[in-house]
Amino acid sequence: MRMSDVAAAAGVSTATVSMVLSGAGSDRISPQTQARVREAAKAAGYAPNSVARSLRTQRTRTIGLISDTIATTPFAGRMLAGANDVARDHGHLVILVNTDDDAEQERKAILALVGQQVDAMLYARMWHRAVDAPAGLPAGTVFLDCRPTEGGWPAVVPDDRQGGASATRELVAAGHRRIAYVDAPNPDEVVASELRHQGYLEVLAESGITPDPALHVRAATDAAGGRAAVEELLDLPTSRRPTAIFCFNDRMAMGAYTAAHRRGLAIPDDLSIVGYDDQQLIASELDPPLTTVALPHYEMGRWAMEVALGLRESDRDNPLLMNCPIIRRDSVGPPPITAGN
Amino acid sequence: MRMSDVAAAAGVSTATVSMVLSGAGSDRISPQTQARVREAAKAAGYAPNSVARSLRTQRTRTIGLISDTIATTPFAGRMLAGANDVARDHGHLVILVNTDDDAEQERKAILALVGQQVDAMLYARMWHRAVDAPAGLPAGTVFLDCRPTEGGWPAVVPDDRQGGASATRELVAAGHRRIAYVDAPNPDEVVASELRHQGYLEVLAESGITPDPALHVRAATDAAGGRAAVEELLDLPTSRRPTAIFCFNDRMAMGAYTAAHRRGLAIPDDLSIVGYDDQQLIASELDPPLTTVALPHYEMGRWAMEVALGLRESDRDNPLLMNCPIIRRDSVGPPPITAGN
DNA sequence: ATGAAAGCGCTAACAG
DNA sequence: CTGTTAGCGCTTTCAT
Repeated sequence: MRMSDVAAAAGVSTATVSMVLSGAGSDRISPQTQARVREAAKAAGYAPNSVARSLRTQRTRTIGLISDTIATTPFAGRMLAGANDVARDHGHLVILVNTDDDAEQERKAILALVGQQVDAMLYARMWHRAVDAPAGLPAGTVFLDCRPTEGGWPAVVPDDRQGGASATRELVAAGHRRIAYVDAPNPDEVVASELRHQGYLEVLAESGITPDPALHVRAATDAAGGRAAVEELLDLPTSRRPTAIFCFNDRMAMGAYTAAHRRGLAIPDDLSIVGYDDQQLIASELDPPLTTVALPHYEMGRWAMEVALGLRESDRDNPLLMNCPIIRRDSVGPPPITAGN
Repeated sequence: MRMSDVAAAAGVSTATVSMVLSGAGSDRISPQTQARVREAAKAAGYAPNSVARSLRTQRTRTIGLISDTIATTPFAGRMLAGANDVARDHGHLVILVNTDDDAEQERKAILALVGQQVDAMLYARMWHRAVDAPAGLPAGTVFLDCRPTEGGWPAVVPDDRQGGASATRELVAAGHRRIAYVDAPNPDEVVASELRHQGYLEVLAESGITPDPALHVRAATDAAGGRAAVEELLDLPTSRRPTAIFCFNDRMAMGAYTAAHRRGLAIPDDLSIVGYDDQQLIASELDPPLTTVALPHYEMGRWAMEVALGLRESDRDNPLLMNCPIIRRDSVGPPPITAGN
């Protein structure tokens, strides 16, 4: 079923069919002819061959999306969804490639996507971090949830400093002054860790609270890590014990809940907790539901695709910092009156 | 940078370049010429244009994947990963389209993918269910995590009956006889609900346990639903109260934990719990880690892609039932001795 | 208002 | 062993 078949059926040339169906220049074709063509096309169930069209027009209406482990984390989906929604609304398809964080696979993926003549490319990582731009990336490739070490590329990352500040401010506003930060283990790899810490310190400073180094602890970023870290914190003498805890992520917060329960501490009456990530199926399902900071994955995905499609300008030397909104639920309250502050 | 450029640089025809680079018929080309061509190609940084190649060969080495909400659920990723891995290993790219479960979007997606001349198509749903095959799907489309109401299509779904049986058997084996099934609300929409229930009843029957209707309850499939249902169950008079609970999913199991803790019941000492889904970031992070039944998403994704690529035969009238393995963690133990059974 | 014709970049017979 | 040639199905001037 080719265009020439439709043309024959309608008794016109392929040029006419092309103009009618693509809409371009269809104002030059008489209404009667247009109707005839459309009818013939519909009757034949004709669908244009985009490969042929792409070869001719040099545009595929296709966007390549390279990611390290998009499929593995629940977050991934939101970024993908944002990118996909924008692409769809503008008549583009996305070709997704997963590299499993393997350099060789990444190289091949870039080659394959370039060979496919994708109109633009998105380079996504699942965790906010700095990356060296891989060789062969087409100019204009948009970095998603990672910042290229050298400038010159559009990029979008979460504003983790602001997020850390928001979380801490939420606790300060509730009246807390002994606020712990249960951090991720390795600040080098995890950009987010350092930035959130900065936000935390900033708010303490602006609130006239002297940071207590004992309240900044590091642990594995899972529930077990969070639990262990919080148990240590709760072992501190009463005067130094925190009344509120800001956790690097929701899984650690989940562990914090367990630690509190083991001590018979009620949340938020005895201990306030704020998480990070607003991880679906965790944050809202905890008891009580967790106040946390959301990572704007969907929005970042949208933004990146908008830039890729040329719908939006970008600063190629400074990654866009996307706001991380605080999601208020029920794990924050005033400090217990027994706490001597 | 086209093939003719490479040909000119190497002093040969495009036919020769094509043969050398594609490997096909390269045994007819002298080693010297081959070397010259490869060198010229590498020097020029030549990458073949797959659009032109596809137009000529009528194969795009591209697979369309339509899904309702692949991006939204954490499960999705695993299916995608399985499909993607197989595609990659066989030199294919996957074009992903999300329809948000909207019929109109679905129609357009199918059209777009067909227009792109994808070599094969996967039709995925995020929850195991029966679906009417949408119009326009190319013959041979593989159904993933859903079964077409009319036969004639290859399909793969989780073996939920076996999963329900495995969960129940795990509890029976631990010595329980009063085993509740905390089910999803609507058996019509959720195929899995009915199948797991069947598996549950089967194992009770084969174990000589008379099902107590009071122990089969339904609730919303989130933590709040699970918690409410389990609280009711625990309100039963001691003689009828369950010593073990099989939950429709891990989120409900999370609610079951909360209900148990509220009563001061320890898991698994006072109450055993089995979930379903093996949901990352929940099942393993609960305290104690949850024994649950895993949904074989990754395997289903692989299987579907293998069938799509013609690497594997399939029965087009009976969906493949993929095994749901039980994942043993620490939420199952023998019934408490105080229980009068 | 419509048609003819020239490719887009590649592959695959078929010649030589 | 290598080159010539004829398209794949579409879009787009340029004629008419």
